[in-house]
Amino acid sequence: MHTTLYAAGVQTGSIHHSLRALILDGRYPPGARLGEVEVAETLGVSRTPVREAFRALTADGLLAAAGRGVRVVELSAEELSHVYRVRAALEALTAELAAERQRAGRLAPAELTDLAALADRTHRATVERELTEAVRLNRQFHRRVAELAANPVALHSLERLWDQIQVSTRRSLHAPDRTALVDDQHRELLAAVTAGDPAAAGAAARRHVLDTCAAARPPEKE
Amino acid sequence: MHTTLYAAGVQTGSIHHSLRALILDGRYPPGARLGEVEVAETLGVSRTPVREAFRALTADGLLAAAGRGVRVVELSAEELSHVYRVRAALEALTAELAAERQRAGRLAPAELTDLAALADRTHRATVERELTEAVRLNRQFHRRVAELAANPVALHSLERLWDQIQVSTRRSLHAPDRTALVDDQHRELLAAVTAGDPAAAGAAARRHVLDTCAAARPPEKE
DNA sequence: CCGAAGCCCGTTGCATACAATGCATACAAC
DNA sequence: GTTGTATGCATTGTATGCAACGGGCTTCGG
Repeated sequence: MHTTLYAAGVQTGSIHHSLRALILDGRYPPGARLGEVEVAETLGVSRTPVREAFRALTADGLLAAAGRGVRVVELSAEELSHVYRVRAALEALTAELAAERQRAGRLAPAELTDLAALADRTHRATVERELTEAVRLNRQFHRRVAELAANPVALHSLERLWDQIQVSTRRSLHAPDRTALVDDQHRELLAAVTAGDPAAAGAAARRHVLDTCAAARPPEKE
Repeated sequence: MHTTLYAAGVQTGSIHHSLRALILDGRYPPGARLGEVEVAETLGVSRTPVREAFRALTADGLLAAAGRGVRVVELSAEELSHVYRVRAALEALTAELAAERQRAGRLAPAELTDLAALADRTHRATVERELTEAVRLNRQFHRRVAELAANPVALHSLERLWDQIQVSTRRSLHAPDRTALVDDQHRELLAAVTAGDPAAAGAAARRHVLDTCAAARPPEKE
């Protein structure tokens, strides 16, 4: 059955990615319970690769075991702030490393130009209220910094955290008055990296992330 | 078959843990190729839960996809140093957070006593050349600090990194003259946390981890 | 003797069949 | 009316069968 007449062999990874994309897009919202058969039919495969994807995504922190079966992870405000703290530490690290590499002359000028362009495009998309695109570009800006740090371990850890944050903050997006501040902080980080100043870059990154964390939960009292 | 006459139902997680333990114990050394049937027979289950464990452990960073099938992750010296840098950033964070909590009076005295006892036992085991026990206690000391930070996200990220390091440094253990230095650095960290001094605690943790990284590859030239 | 091509076997990947568990609902007793 | 229990259903967990891919060995040709 399943119309799949054995084109097979190259699914096990793609199921993982497809499902991850579905979750990040909000197609499966936080807290949603995922059934194996349902997902299997949606993706047109059998339950086996779906189960494997569930395990992988659970280890990735996007799904959580919920008694029988799994649900999309749903972080409380407190848990989210824990994620942000770790993210701040890691982005401070990548910013420092990127600045060090710049100071050592190991960054091509084109890489910094790209980063600046990314900051521009992020700002523009935000001003024009293209939310989805703005989120995508913002994440890409941060990812680019991590790539400049040339530390795959840090990059991978950050991808995990960004994923979790993206899932859990989908609905609480963007106090509008933060637009200018965010852009300023991006510029500040960019400038510190360009100047090859690790301490300044790390501090800028940490501050930016922690500000974002504070902004992510305005209606919380505790 | 499989003699398992359906005691079943509670395996899927335990396979993951059993296999992880086997890898951490060095039963499957770095670079070793893992066959599904072989592991399945070893653990007395069918291939299905083993496959799921493979996926989960791959996401955990303990296994790596190798064309067809998986192998135990084998980090180069350079990759290992990337892991150590991230670990240093994260342990600096947890040390800071633990010290902050101490300053805020949120740590019970017993918790610090426990930590001190752990440092003692680690030192003693090292001096007496009980390698396995020393490694275990050392890890527990670091884990305890992370637990005092009360940030589950940081703790989880660190567990991943510790796992990877433990697998990849099994054979290059312990320059003997570092014993005293390690103990000193543990004491220094403990003192800074006890004093409720986040900056000092963070700095001590970072230095300790980076020193350990430097010691982990003495015969490397590049 | 060496190299290349072809075949065979082992192993993985996916699908499906089957067993068991937990939940919900309905019924009965108090 | 409420509570306890039993039964049926839906869904997960596990095992196994089947097809394809790949590596290794053999063999044939140069």
